[in-house]
Amino acid sequence: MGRQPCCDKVGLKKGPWTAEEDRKLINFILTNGQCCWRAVPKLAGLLRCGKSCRLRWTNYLRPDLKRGLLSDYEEKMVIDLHSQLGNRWSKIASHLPGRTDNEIKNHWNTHIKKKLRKMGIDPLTHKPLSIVEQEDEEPLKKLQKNLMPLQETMEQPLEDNIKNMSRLGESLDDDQFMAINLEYGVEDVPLIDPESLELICSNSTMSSSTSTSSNSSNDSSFLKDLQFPDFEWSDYGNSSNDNNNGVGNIIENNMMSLWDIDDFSSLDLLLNDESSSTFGLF
DNA sequence: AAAAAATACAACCGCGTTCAG
DNA sequence: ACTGAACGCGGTTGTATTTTT
Repeated sequence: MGRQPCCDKVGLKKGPWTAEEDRKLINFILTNGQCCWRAVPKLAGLLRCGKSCRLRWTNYLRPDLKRGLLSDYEEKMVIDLHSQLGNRWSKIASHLPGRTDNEIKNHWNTHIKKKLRKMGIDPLTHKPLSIVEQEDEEPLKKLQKNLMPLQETMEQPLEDNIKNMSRLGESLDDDQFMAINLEYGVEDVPLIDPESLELICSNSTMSSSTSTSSNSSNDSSFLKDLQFPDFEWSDYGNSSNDNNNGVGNIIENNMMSLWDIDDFSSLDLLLNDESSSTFGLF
C-alpha cells in the first residue's frame, strides 16, 4: 500500500498559532531535528496537521530566519531573480539566505509590484509599461475586428461560425495568437496589467512592519531564552528604524545555517513511542 | 473620536510531483 | 507498474493593524 495519511483532520486546530504551540514545536524540532512531518504533531503533542507544523516552522519559527523588511539589496535581487524565474518564489528564496518563499511572495505583492508600477515597469514582464500596453493593444484590436463578423453571424448555422473561427485563427501570427490566449486566460499569466519570531522581542512591542496580528507573534518573548545550538540571538526587537539596522545580522555575520540538521541524525527518534514526545526544555 | 478603507502578512488551500509500499 | 499518501510550491484568504476620512 501507499503511505499512511498525514492526519485524520478530525479535531485538528486551525488558525493562528499560540505561543504554547510554538514552544512545543520548537522544543520538538530542537530535540529531534526535522523528521517526517506526519509524526511531528503527535510526538510534539500538537493538535495540528503535519503540513501546518511544517509551514509554521519553515515560515516563522526557524531560527535562521531574518525578519524585517527586505533591504534595498535584497529587493533588487528579488526583482532581478523574478525577471529570470518568474513567480518561482522558492527558487528566489533560495538565493536569499534567511528569507522564506512566503515572505518574498508577500513582499512582492505588497511592496515591489507597486514600486515597479510607479517606476513605469510592468511587474509581470519587467518591460516598460508603455511597451507592454502597446504590445497588448495590437492583438486585441485585431481580435475585436475579427470578432465583429462573428457577432453578426451569430444567427447563422454553426458551420458558418466555425468557418469564421478558423479564418480568425489564420489571420493572426503566433505572437498575436499567444497574446490573445494569455489575455483570455489560456495561460496562467495575463499580459495586461489588469521578525522570526521577532526573534527577540525584548518586550512585546515590535516594529510595526513585522508584528502583526497573531497572538503567537505577540507572545514570543520566551524564544530568547531558547538555547539554539551555535546560535547568537540578534536584538531585532530593539531595532526601531526602517533601515533594517540590526536586522539580518544573523545571516550577514554567520553565513550558514544555524545548525546542521544532520547533527540530529544520531538522535533516536522513536516514531511510534509516544513517550518520546515529552521533553524538558521548558 | 469613530468608522471606513487600506495595508501587511500569517496561515490555509489545492494542485503537481515524488516516493513508499 | 501501479496506487495513493507525503511533500513542496504558488495562489488565495482571513484578520489584525494602520491610515485616512
